[in-house]
Amino acid sequence: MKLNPVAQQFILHWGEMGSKWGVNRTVSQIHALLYLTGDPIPADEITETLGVARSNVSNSLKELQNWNLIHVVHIMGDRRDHFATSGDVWELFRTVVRERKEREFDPTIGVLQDCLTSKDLKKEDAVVQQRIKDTLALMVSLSTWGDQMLKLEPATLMKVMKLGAKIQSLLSSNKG
Amino acid sequence: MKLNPVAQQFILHWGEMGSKWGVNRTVSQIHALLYLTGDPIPADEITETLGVARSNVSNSLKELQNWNLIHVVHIMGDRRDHFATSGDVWELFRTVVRERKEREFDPTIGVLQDCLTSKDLKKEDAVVQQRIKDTLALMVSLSTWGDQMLKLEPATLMKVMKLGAKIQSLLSSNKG
DNA sequence: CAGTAATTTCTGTATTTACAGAAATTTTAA
DNA sequence: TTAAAATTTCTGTAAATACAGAAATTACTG
Repeated sequence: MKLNPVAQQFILHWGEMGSKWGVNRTVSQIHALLYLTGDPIPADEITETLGVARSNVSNSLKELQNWNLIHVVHIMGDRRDHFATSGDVWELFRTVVRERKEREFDPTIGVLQDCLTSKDLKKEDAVVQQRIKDTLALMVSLSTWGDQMLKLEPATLMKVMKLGAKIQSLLSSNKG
Repeated sequence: MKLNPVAQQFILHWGEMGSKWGVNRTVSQIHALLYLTGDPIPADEITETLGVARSNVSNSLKELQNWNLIHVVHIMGDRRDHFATSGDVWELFRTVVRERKEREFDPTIGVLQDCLTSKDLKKEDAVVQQRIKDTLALMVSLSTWGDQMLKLEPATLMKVMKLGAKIQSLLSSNKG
């Protein structure tokens, strides 16, 4: 597959962006490629389009499947696996948020809870104790809120965001 | 400084957490240390408490200052710089969000805009064009919303989050 | 304006991560 | 049930990153 310059720019940038957020560059690039073209693509074609090793593509595709970001598609008369991702950018966004929350956020909440219930947390560490509590409270708030937001339909979520800071004015009339 | 086991656990976990999100481990650990103890600490003491090289601490402290997460404090009768961070976990959270948005999010929006205005974006790439548009729209929405949320007082932001999905019911009565 | 404390920058090494290519395995179709 | 295709796993290398220790610089004190 020949990529036009714009597609290239998008894919390369996405790869760099991924790196800054702890996602492997090739993984990001492959996902960008699948998202951008929309067509299910076999591994070989990804390999030559991005110019990386076949094994690298294989591992990255597995990683993307573990993240629930891509799925296998079969094409009639072609025995190769083809890979595709959702064309709904909101769905993709929500998937990434959900996965990262489960893998990285929730376990941290667990650690903080362990910290607070630990017998080692003596009375002499009042500041330490308080700050761990505060941190836990923040993360629990974010987690709960995140779960609720993830349940909303993309369209509803959009409306919520559009409402933005105007929500402030609604707050005064909402007790609780 | 001798760290009790709980503080150690917190700091070590924070370091690992940072790594997964693209933040250097030592940088995360130093910030966790400063946050947890609450006292301004000189570089030397950070060095021996965490068991890393002095130069590493120096560079990490500079990095944390670039992120507006720590500041220098002077102690009477001591010529060394002492370093401290906010004890308000919400303020810290907001700082991180603001910085990452500016450094990584906003530039991506710029790239996407470049993509869309590029002459290379021929008419034959209808899907590519549409998907870049969708991506840009999502990121602009998030960016605008983020700016608004960052303007709110921590206490207000808390209320907004507590409201959570109940905001849905308020939406129907809010036209726009 | 020495002399020392404090800090930063530089340089090389170690560790980690990413990745290519080979080998092995699995799958598919005749 | 065998040959080819497709895919994965393994192994070693390359690249990137993190980091220690030395050297250089800056800031402070008498």
